[in-house]
Amino acid sequence: MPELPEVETVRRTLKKVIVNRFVRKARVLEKKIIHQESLPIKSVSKKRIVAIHRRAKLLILDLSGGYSLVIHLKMTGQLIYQSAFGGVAIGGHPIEGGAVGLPNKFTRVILELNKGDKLYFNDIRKFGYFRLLMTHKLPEMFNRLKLGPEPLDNKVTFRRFQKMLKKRPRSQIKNILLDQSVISGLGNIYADEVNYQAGIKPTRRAKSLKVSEQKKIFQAIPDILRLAIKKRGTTIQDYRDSFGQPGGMQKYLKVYQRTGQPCFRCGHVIIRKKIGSRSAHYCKHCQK
DNA sequence: TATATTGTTACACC
DNA sequence: TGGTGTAACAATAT
Repeated sequence: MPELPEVETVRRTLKKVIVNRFVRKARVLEKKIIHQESLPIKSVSKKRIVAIHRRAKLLILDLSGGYSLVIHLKMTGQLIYQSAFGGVAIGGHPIEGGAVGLPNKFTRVILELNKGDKLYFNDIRKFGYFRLLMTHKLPEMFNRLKLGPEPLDNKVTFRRFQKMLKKRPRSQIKNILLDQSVISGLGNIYADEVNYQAGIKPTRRAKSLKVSEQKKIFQAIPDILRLAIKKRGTTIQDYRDSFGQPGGMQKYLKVYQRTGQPCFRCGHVIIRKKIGSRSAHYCKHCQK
């Protein structure tokens, strides 16, 4: 499930191979992947990929001519790069099992690059999207999506975080962490991990948090996200980086999807509870 | 075949 | 009014 660290990993792996490349054309195999408000996708033809950015869970390919291609992977999207000479390569070394077998039945869009290289967008659920727009319209789009500040930009000050908590005193902390307008980029996995590291129950109401507890949560957010990026993201089922490789963060998860297993800290069983129709995982003993 | 899955949004309620 | 929680929705695998 691509959250901020997974999208960032895709960005980093993709950056090495597609920046300064030319797009020959986009081949759309599933029309609904192209966002309703997208400019005609054929406009990507003959454009150069100038840069690749990330904003929250969005990937943004800046193209020549003032265009930007915005890609959201949602739950099951993948962006896999394949070089023309077969497999996938980093520094000339093919990776075993890289982009083998592509396209497959889940391939929705193929970006054909020059020299015969390809970028495959695969998505089992078809929830992801491509949206082409003019680069100068990006800020407007971010606004409309109500994206809060980036948690790793040092722009989210503790003051600001406190303000957000004050604004919704009765909300459970987990719901606040998942709210993209508060801090953008956290999803279900890392919201649970943040609460565990902070030692806070996901059900705690914002106004019940002592300042010391607020600080623990505030610090855990970048801590967890940085670790996850370092481990190249979490692969539960579908997530792959753009070389087709799974992430390594799942080995370091303390609570997510560990229902019924012992807490690493105290040995009590990790429990699962629905919060806002999402499953939250936590240790009843360690998290107060 | 019913269920679980999650990011996002719509909506009902207090 | 606006904060809050819940459900619906997308589509598929199991």
